[in-house]
Amino acid sequence: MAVTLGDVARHAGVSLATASRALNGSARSVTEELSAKVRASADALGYLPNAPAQALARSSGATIGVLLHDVADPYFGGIARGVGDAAARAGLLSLVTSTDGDPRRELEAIRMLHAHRVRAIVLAGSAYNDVSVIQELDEALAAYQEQGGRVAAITDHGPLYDTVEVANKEGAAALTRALLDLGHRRFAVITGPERMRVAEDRLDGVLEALDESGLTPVEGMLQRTEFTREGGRAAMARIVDVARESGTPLPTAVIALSDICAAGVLAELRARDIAVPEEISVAGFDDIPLATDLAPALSTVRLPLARMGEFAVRLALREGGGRDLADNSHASAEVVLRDSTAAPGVY
Amino acid sequence: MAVTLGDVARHAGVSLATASRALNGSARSVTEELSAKVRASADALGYLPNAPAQALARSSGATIGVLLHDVADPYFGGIARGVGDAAARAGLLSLVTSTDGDPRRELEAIRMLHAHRVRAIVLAGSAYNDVSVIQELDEALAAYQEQGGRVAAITDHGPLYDTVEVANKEGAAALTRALLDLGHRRFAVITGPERMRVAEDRLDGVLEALDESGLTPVEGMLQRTEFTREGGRAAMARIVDVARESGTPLPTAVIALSDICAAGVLAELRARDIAVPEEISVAGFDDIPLATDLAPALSTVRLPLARMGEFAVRLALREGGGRDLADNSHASAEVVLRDSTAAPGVY
DNA sequence: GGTGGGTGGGAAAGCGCTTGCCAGCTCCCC
DNA sequence: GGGGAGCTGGCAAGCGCTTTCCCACCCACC
Repeated sequence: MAVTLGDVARHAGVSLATASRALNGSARSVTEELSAKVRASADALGYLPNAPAQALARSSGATIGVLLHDVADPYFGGIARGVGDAAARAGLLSLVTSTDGDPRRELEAIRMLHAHRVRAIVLAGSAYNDVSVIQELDEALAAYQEQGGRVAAITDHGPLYDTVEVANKEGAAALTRALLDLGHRRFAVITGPERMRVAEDRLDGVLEALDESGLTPVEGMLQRTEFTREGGRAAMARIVDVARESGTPLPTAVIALSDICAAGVLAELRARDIAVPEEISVAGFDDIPLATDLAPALSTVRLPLARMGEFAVRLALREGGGRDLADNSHASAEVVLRDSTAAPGVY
Repeated sequence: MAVTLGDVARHAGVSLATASRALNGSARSVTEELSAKVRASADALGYLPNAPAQALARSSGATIGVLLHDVADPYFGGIARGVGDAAARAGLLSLVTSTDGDPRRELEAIRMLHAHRVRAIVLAGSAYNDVSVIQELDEALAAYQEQGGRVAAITDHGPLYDTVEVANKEGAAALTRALLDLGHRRFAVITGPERMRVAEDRLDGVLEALDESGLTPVEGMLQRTEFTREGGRAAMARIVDVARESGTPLPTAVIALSDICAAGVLAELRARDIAVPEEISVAGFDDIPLATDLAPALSTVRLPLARMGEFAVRLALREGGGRDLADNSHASAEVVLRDSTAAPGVY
């Protein structure tokens, strides 16, 4: 029913082999004359290669897999876009799987991507700190790699994979220092679940910077939650409640380690009539597109989301594939101060 | 190198055919005894089916393609998420292509998805009003359908495809009426490019509702722009400039037919020190997750983005595949009034 | 006890493509 | 002018799976 390479070959009066080489072949060359004839036949017939067949014959598909928590989340959406663009540039399509960070679904997703013989898997935020599954994940990925698959991680997922190093820790530290410079001394920090490596890295950065100034977050001023709006809102509520119950003053600065979280924080503070930044400064992380449109415009740390995705693909697809650590890409993080932060007590 | 079905068959002491039937086969049955043996061997060996090979043999892949403008855009991200979830439930993976609404890239994407023999293509916002390419797109999709492909569209893309009917027009009309009810009479409307069907539908709804009240947008008060933040900002700037130059009063209500656009509108108004909603009410469309966190919280029309994606998949995958119009799904739109709108002149 | 029908296993023919290998040709150099 | 060297075409063997036949077998029934 569909037009096959065979049809094209017959129409052009050449062999199947020649047709194949003319249209996709790389190693061997075909005279321009024949090649042109084949190409002409191909589009006269409206030939469309059969990707699965090619994948089978070459034993490597024309796709790239992306593993992430949720495409609808701006952070991951940005990465997915970058991966998709880079893939398209390489003539590949991208397979996107949203796992909500559920380890079992991640494992499942890796297996499916492997089954589809994707050329590379990009890991963007997986449950890589969850010891209960990390081994299974590693095994699944190892099996994939053994069969020629490439995997690139965005943010550290261990030394086994090429990784796009994201300056999460540095960025968080810089952000914290910026707040310290403004004069803040009472901090609250809202981070993500322990199983998320990114969250841990960012938290480390914050703690380190605080430590440099001889500070440690007081009991209750360090909250762990999911990186969601609701998570941020609830965490902020807890922070205020803890402070009020214990009679301690509110923090003057709240650092939410994800912009989405920070949006929840802002919402909660608004609901409680606590002025930002007058009473409390709030900062996020990621600089998602709408960060600047929040009320007030959110101070945050800018990450080049799409480029991170592109880097990952480039890393995974690069020639040779020798895992040369020097090749790891770096994504820098830049502090962006907007209206949600100010010096404490200036009002 | 990889474990093949043949290996499993040998290990289980059965034929290739039996192994295939035990693991995936449908038509023919295999005795439970053998079947169990095969399954045991399969996971003893860590067998992972080769999807491309299966796709080739069955001449239909285990993937679904999604065509959209930009995964990083919250509107499309939500849809992509829904498609991905529904696909996963059906044991499929989803191939996502961001085309930025460029007709040529859409055509290219359709061809690639076809080449990959995706089981269905979900059209979410394509250049379907652009006559210069609509024919080519239709041809490409027709070719795909002829070979057994299914296509489902989110929002009307013509009668040739199953479609998830989105109440764009009705929602826009309802939103407009809500503003009329508040007392607004001077409107400005910011819509998307003509080639976008959604934009046209929404605009129709607005105009129809205005017409019911005997209103028509004045010259310059109807702006067309891309559905982006910057597009919205620029359009709002033009609206203010036009009004000032012509000495007409500013509109009391601005309807931006996409939330992202509305974010730009709010930013521009803020920059010009025009108070929302005191001086101008602003409304968006889509109810993207962060709409409620904008400043002020955005009034908008809620669309069940993820469910729209799921519907599309269900439509495309349903049994038989008879294109029964009665089967078309409907996605309702609900007006959500928040702080960005108020009665005119109450301040 | 013979025959017809039903059932489950296996051999083998593809699915559409890539690619290793061989054959034929041209070209060049001694 | 003869003989490699170097190209370019074509043949055919897969890639890993599904599926059509065919066959062996078992049961039931006359």
